[in-house]
Amino acid sequence: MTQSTSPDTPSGQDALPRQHRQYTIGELARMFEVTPRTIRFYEQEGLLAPHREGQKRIYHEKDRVRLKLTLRGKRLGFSLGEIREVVTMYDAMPDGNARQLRRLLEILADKRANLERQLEDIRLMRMELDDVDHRAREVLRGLGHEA
Amino acid sequence: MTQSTSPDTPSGQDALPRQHRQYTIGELARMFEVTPRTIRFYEQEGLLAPHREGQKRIYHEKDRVRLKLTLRGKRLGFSLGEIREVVTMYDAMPDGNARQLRRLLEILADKRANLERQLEDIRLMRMELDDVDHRAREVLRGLGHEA
DNA sequence: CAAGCACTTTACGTTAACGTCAACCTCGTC
DNA sequence: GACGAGGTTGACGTTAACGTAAAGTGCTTG
Repeated sequence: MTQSTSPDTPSGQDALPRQHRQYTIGELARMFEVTPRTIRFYEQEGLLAPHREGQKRIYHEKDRVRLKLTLRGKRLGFSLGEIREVVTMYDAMPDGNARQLRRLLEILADKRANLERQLEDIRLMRMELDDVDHRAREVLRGLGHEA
Repeated sequence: MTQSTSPDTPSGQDALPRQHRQYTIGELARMFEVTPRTIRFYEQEGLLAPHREGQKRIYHEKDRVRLKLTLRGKRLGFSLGEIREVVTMYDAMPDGNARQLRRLLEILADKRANLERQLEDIRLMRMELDDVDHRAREVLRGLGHEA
């Protein structure tokens, strides 16, 4: 509801270079419509690692992207553990050894297979929703004509 | 692993008219690779209502389909409550009143919107997986050439 | 008839992903 | 200097979706 700073499109308001923009935990929370508690929890689970300014957490562009990816993964039904596997390996990639990289490729293939099945599931469920929808409308029409 | 009776394709083994085929809880469980406990739980949550033969649960085609839909819904991240809302209303449709039907249409629209967003999420995540995949392969190539 | 298997109910245990306090700092400002 | 709006760390509570163990029923097979 309170869409202050769009999480994906440039703000347009204050033409900040975006790369160097910083965020407080509350800002991020409002952007993505989650609570600060959720963001702290993700940090505790090893998904985020913001800088500190004294005691306060400071989030940069990288952190925001990571949060975005995390939430997207969640919407697709991945667990935080699964998401962490990918994003942390992604960050450790440049100096990752071969075994780690192969493991990463395995995980990726796995996720992809998962996505493909979801696509099929969506297709099927769409058809069924259409079906139920049609029937419901017909019954409604029937009700309209009688009585 | 123990694929005895395919849940979606006709068995082909015993040319049963399928419409009248019956299932025990264990059969269904093996078919869909869930535990009997899960199936009983779904019943307790109002998603299934098998007949009884004495004490034992007997499942028919309708029940099997309902279980299939339920599991598909779950794979798409719907809660059992949400799934129940749709399937029970679907069954109660013929004699449902107008207000119920409109409510059902609302729910359907809602689910559909959800699915559309998931489609977009899948598209985006696919691209990101591709990206990570490419980078990982490149790094692997690099490792192969040195040392 | 004993053993084994598949089913049953009851009930407590578990995990993930947060929610919800409480109690405390630390600013800007009225 | 009181105060309100943000932030912080614990620590305990909650919900969904089952898992798991105990104790009993009923068939059929050696």
